Amino acid sequence: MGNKELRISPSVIRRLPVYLRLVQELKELSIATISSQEMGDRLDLNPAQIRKDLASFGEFGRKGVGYNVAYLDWKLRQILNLDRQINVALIGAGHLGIALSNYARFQSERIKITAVFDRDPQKIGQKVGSLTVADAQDLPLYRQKYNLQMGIIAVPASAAQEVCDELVAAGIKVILNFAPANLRIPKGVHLRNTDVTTELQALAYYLENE
Amino acid sequence: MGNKELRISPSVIRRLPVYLRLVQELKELSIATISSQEMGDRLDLNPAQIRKDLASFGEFGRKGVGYNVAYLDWKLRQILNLDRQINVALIGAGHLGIALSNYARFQSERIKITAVFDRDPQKIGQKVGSLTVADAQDLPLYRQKYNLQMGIIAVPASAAQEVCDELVAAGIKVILNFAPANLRIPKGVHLRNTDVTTELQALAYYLENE
DNA sequence: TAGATTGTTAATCGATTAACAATC
DNA sequence: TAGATTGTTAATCGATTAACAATC
Repeated sequence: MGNKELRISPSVIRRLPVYLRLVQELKELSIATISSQEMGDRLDLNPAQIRKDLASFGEFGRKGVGYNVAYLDWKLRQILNLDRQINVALIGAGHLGIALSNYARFQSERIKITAVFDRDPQKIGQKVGSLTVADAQDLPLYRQKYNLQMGIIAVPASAAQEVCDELVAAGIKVILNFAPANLRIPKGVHLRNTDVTTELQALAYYLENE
Repeated sequence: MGNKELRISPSVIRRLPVYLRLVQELKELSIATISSQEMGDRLDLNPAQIRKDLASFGEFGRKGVGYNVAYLDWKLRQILNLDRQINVALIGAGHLGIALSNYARFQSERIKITAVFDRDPQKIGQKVGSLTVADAQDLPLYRQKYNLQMGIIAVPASAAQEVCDELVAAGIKVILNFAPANLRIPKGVHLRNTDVTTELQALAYYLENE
């Protein structure tokens, strides 16, 4: 691509996969064209926001007509780097790790968990789907060999910072963390946290308190 | 509690569990008092934001001193309704569901997965940890019997809307959805989506594109 | 007391939404 | 063409941060 346009805000980026998902549904319904109005209706978003989000990546709607679904699909994948395979390192072969490797595999073919690591000698050598659990120490080796570009941390909170540091040291700059821990990362690394406990605790606020 | 204070914004609510997590760590370190400055350092947040967040729930810092860790712990739990047991219905006994029931159980004792449901006759009757998978049809029954207050949707996207409707029909108003689907909910229901695929796709944007 | 830190107001920053000219 | 819908500017709304008086 080359010129990364004027720093797009994370809020915008996080909506793009949602648009992409809708586009898949539209394709299945053989809908060829869609307006921001209709997209907004389906996603419960403001149409102006959708237009603005998309327009940050160039003009690709047709005035009076709307967006071409096939092109939108192509464009969104291009923006999100989903036009090529992305190799993911999964660290942690516990219940969560195994579920993730199953789950993620199904969903999106271009993002592939290519290697699974653990530190527990009991787990190293075991099979997780078609992958063999490797020693977390060998991360840098695998990093190169398999061109690992993303990391998923699925270890207990107590080990998360160490694993994170190892990922960064191995040159992985994009990390999804499932451990309930406040991880420290250097500049230039992208970290996203997603933790069930935190989500549930926040949701608990909305319970009717009798 | 009674008077829910002047509508607190979701951004504030979502930070509270993070504060709570820090407070647990402080307790383990036998730290009795902490300033917003120190909290901000540890969490990489602006101290003013932390003070403002906490102040929305009353004055409980001491000027010139900071916050009492034990009281902060108590107060945060009270705000988040974590001062009593919360019974959670888990719908979907696949890999993800099983991982969640294992995972969540560990983390936080007051939020308990109390019942697991599925629609697949193969799965109904099977054990998930100490729980027996029930028929999703019987949700309303269990809802009453076990005072289920929250729902977790861990079914495939194709079934998610139906399950969501069933949860709502059974009177469950707080839902955490793991399926990659844009669910429709009526007013008064709180839904939070957390979907690995969406997260990974958004993160993919930040890969260096060579 | 003097130093530290809260609670809160005001200032800033960023994100969402409304409005509309351009144009398909 | 007339109606529809984009792309974009301006207006609004909300969230974050700075600053500081109050006070422990």
